[in-house]
Amino acid sequence: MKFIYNLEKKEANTKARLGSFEYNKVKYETPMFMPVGTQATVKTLSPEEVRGLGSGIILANTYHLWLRPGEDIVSLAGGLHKFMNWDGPILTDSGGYQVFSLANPKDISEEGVKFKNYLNGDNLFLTPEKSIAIQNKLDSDIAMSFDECPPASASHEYMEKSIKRTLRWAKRGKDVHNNPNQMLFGIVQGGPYEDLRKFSAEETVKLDFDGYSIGGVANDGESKKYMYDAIDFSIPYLPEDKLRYLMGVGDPIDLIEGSIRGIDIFDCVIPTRLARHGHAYTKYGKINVKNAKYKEDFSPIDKTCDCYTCKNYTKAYIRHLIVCEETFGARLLSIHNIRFLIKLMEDIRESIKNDNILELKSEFIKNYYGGNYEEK
RNA sequence: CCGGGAUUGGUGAAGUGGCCUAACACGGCAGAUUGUGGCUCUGUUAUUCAAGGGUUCGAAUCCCUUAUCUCGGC
Repeated sequence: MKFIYNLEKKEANTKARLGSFEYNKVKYETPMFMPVGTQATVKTLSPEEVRGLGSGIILANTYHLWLRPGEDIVSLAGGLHKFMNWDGPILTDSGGYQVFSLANPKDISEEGVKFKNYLNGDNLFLTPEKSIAIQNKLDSDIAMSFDECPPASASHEYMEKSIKRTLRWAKRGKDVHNNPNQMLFGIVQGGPYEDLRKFSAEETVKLDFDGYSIGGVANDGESKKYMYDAIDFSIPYLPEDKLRYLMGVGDPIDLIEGSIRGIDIFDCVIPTRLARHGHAYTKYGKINVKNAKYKEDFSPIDKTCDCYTCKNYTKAYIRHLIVCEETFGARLLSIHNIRFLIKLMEDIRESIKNDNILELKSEFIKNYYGGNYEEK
């Protein structure tokens, strides 16, 4: 269902902003971090657990649900919320990222994008109209426009061509969007180019979406500067009364830097992917729990963490689970890593209320990087 | 006791005189991972071939001794 974003407060020293919205009689605050549940599940976790971590919106993926089980089945189930037993807000990504990750440039045409079904090799064709139709049926609360997500290495010339086509796709998607309970967000692209970001942002806003996102900053090993520039070049042209969503981010420091620049929503697969590979965030930096030095370490991952994992399990035990490829290990680390990011967002919101987000940032850097962080 | 076969890293093993400072795989150690392919990727891991001696310009590869394992005979 739709909800209204309220801008509550601007931080005194930065562009950071505190906001909120009400959904299903529950109040949610921004900036927030969305856990990713590509295939209608946050990998290894139950909805109750995801909720318990303090999650707000969660993200699901149009492309994956289109292939399996198919939008008709989700629709038959009564929509994505009922299907996956999640009563909070859901945002669906449009499949635009898969244009980057699963298709070649030559497969992209004005009409849409040719894909190979990664499951069975079938030829697939996704268009803006198709993406929106699928999302309408999935019945998520926020649908994303179908965009091209060009690689960071794209030239100014290609990028300009690409953002103009993405704008035409955005318009086509908006024209066919017909779920009255669903919002639709536009996506700003333009790589690291100031003129293109400005153009993309202004033109996207003219199409009048329910919210706006900044894309193309976290898919190709872009530098921090690339990402921060992309945000800085886009934000000034986005309306204050709409949500701003930075797609695919991310890294704890990026959540802080993004918030400082005026971002309201983030999403990222990294906490759960790192968890599956045995890595964990801590106040004093990221650790690899598989490291031999934790064999006999019977202390929690992070003494300062309030999550279920840290309150009940030791590094030695989790290491054992990860080494043995027991799914419970991935579960415990997913719980911890998501909680770590959500707690960070809670701290960020608190710092916006107190007008001291820059202090939070320097304190975080001091602890997390131990003085080895270079601002680029 | 006699005769035959064997012995290469943590594991399975390739290699039968020079391209062996020893293939490949697994494991180990470490790193990567940003709108999720639970896939994966990248480093690294035996200067040494059971031990010792010999032949040779050159030996994991040939010879001898010892040790251990194994098969057959008494």
